[in-house]
Amino acid sequence: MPFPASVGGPSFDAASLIRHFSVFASLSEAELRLLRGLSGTRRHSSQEDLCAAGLPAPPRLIVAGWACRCRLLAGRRRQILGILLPGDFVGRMLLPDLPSPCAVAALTELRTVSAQPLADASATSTHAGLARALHLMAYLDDMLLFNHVMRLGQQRARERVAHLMLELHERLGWVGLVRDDRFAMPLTLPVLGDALGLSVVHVNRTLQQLCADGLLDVSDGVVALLKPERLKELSEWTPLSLPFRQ
Amino acid sequence: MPFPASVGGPSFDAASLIRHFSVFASLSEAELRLLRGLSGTRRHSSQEDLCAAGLPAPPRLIVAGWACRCRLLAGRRRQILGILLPGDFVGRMLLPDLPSPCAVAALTELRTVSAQPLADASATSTHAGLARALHLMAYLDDMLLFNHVMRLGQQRARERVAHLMLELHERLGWVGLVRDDRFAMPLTLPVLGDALGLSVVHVNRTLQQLCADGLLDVSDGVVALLKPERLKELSEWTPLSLPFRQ
DNA sequence: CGACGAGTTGAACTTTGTCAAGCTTCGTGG
DNA sequence: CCACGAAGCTTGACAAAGTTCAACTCGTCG
Repeated sequence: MPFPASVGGPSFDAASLIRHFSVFASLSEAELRLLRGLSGTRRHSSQEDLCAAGLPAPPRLIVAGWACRCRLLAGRRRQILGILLPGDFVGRMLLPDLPSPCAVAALTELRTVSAQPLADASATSTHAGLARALHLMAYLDDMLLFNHVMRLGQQRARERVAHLMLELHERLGWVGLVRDDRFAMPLTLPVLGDALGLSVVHVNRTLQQLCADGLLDVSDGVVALLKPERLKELSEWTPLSLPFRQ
Repeated sequence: MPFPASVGGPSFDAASLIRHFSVFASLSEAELRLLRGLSGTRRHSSQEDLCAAGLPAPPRLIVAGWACRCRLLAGRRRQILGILLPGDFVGRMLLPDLPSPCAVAALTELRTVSAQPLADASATSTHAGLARALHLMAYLDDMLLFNHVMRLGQQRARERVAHLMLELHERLGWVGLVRDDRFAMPLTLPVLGDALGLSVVHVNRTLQQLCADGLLDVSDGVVALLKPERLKELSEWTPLSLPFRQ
């Protein structure tokens, strides 16, 4: 059940980007132009640090590939604090001048664009929709952190894995990277272990168990949720579906 | 080693409140007046729900007592997502209209005041210092969540407990509730268990161990850090000391 | 070719949870 | 005033979950 280092998965175009933002707020024509006009593309290799803890995080938007926020500990251990997908920002957009409380690292090859124009525009009062979208994305970040804490504090390995897969499923769905409950999942076992607070060995066994039970299928870096309802039940999943689009 | 239900600990006056905010930003005279003028005091009994998940959280400031954000799960389990101390807000101050992604419950008897004037003022552009303080307090919330994730994901019982005590120590210090590395700690073992993702039995054993080792002393609802340096070392503590006061 | 990183597997070991019982304190109602 | 129940704390014995260690495989990349 290998997870080959993928090349960042299917790409992500302006239309998807706009659809993504539209989940959060309705944008004016000027704001849509701003989104379409994002540029300053940069490529990052897998494992590359996008930001060190303590330095201000560059305001960039991920266009392709996966990254993570993480905290490094003694003895080359690390805790992954959150997984960043296409459509997510590397740094906080509100107060971008602050030192980042954590490191950000690429988990796959990555493509990002500069989000500086968005940070600038949202600070002016003429882009209310954009500002609201950014606020809501920060709020979503908190919900994801709450999910993460809940998984680590209350769930066993089996439920943790199931819950994380459902979360990725929902988030990737927002940006059009899911088809028939299947999505590219470039995370290696060590990475999953660091995210879920489990040893590599145990993540391996747990995933195999879920596959053997016919709930999940993992092959070639693609995850298929075979019995989504059963997975939701066993992991007490609650949708992230938000009070958005107000 | 009992933790008697305390009465919320020593109170917290306008001077402490101002000192607390001043950790985050320098405030104008008008903003200080705003803080001093906060009113609409309300008392809450222990266990009382201050906010249900999914409803907008009332913008209130805790003046005395402890509360928590928590997520309820099947089988009367719950995960405590964060502990709220005097000086903390019940709801998010930025975008207070959003449904709260979690419940908020009093852990002790509680006294709060309405923070509506602060929410209103920070929305206008004439109170930059206040707005900055609120943003930084939201940023601090994130750092606390990161700490929490790190504890749950990477640390064993002993380190988790030590790390949490150090965190409470630092935060309570900001609001003047620490003297000689000692502070009132009204959390019961069940509450600590829900926060740390451990069973009551194991929290008990772990605390006893730390006490037996002379690192900690707990009696009568008061925690004393006997060897703070040793505790910091063993739990890989990093101070929350912030890039604040810019 | 060799090193490395990832995945896999079994076995021993550790940490933590569960169960069960007994204790104290405290508040309530007879 | 006492009896009672509810919550919290404590302890021991046992079971379950997860970690660590070690060995082996397989690709990939230099």
